[in-house]
Amino acid sequence: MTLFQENGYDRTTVEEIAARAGLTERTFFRYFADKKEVLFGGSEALHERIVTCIADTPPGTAPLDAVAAALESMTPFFKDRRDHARARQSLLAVHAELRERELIKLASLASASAAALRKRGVTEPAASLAGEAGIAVFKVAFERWLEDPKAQDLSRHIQLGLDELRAVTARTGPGAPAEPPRKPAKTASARKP
Amino acid sequence: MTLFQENGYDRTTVEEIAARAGLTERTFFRYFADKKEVLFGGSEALHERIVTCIADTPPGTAPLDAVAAALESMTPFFKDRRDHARARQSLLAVHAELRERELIKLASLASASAAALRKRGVTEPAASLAGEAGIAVFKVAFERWLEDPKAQDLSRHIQLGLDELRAVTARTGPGAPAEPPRKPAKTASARKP
DNA sequence: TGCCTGATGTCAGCAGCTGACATCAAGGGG
DNA sequence: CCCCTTGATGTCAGCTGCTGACATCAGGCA
Repeated sequence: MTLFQENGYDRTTVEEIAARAGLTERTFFRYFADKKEVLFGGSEALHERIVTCIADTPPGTAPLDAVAAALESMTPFFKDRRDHARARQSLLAVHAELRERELIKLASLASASAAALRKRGVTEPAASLAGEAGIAVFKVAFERWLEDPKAQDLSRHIQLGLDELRAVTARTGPGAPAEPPRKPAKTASARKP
Repeated sequence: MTLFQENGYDRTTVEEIAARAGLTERTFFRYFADKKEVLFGGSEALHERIVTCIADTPPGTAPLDAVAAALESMTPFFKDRRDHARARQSLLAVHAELRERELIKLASLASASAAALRKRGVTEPAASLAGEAGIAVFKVAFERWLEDPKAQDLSRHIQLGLDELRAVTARTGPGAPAEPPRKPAKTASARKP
């Protein structure tokens, strides 16, 4: 991170990173598949945590709630890393390749969640959708958490995001109209032939 | 695609691709930012289409419905490309780098959708969530479309996905939600074409 | 002591990608 | 009809990411 912040991501060579760690470029590539991968350490831990967390959710919990609970459980993990997360995020903002990597990690979390749900008896289209929806909430919540001037908890943002998602997906969607108390026709009217 | 299928993605060199097109490697990189990017031509078209489609949705439409309608409108675009899409998908299945690229394209669609919704007066957390949720539905629907032995329309799968998402995000209601009745409401919630 | 194993270093080499410059063809104005 | 501009392409050199093959070295263990 230090090197990246000083010289920029792509003007930092892998050889330099390795040297800073007292190692060789070759050794670097034995620990990290990629130059990008240095920025994603510990993602396996999150992965594992989410899966076990979903598995441990009391039976009868709604799928989306199970995923949300798992995501909330990572709050302490990020608690003291807000500054680091912000630095990381500003790297991602500049370099699309890094965003790509972030996205595939999140997608992997989504499909792991789906698998965990399936193991609980959730049937297929629902499991994947719950996983994806949960991750969508997390993405939005995480960004808002980083920017939040009030510095509210990450879990708080996740809950807010969940509520908002529920509102948005509710059959007759609120939050839409600039015109206040307009009750739009049922969703069927929005369909195009 | 031919080259990729014959020799595999990473055993196909950019020079070979360019040669097959009667050009030079250098010229290739003037048209494509990346080796990966050859597989993602036309994504700007989709992007644009979605945005205008959301903008043209009748006012008062629920945000998620607007996004879904926009996504459904791409059905004819894929209609005759199912085989090609499948070939592409099997490349993606093998090569994570390509999946990364796909994901960032989809994410870009999601944020474009969110922007389009915002322009319609949808407030912020809702807009992003609707965009992400819509794309989530699309991802799942697209995969199911590719595998569907009955070869139903892509738009059909999108509708089913939307319904399923709505069911999954519905507030945890009375009936035990973890496992709904075996042959679920699919038919009951079917839409009028 | 001597062997095995795992971590690291060394080296050579390919492929992706870029900048700088040359070339060439088409078209428009003089 | 010629010349000049412009845009597309080719050529060349070079860096960096990344990999395979092999050497080295240290620690543990028989």
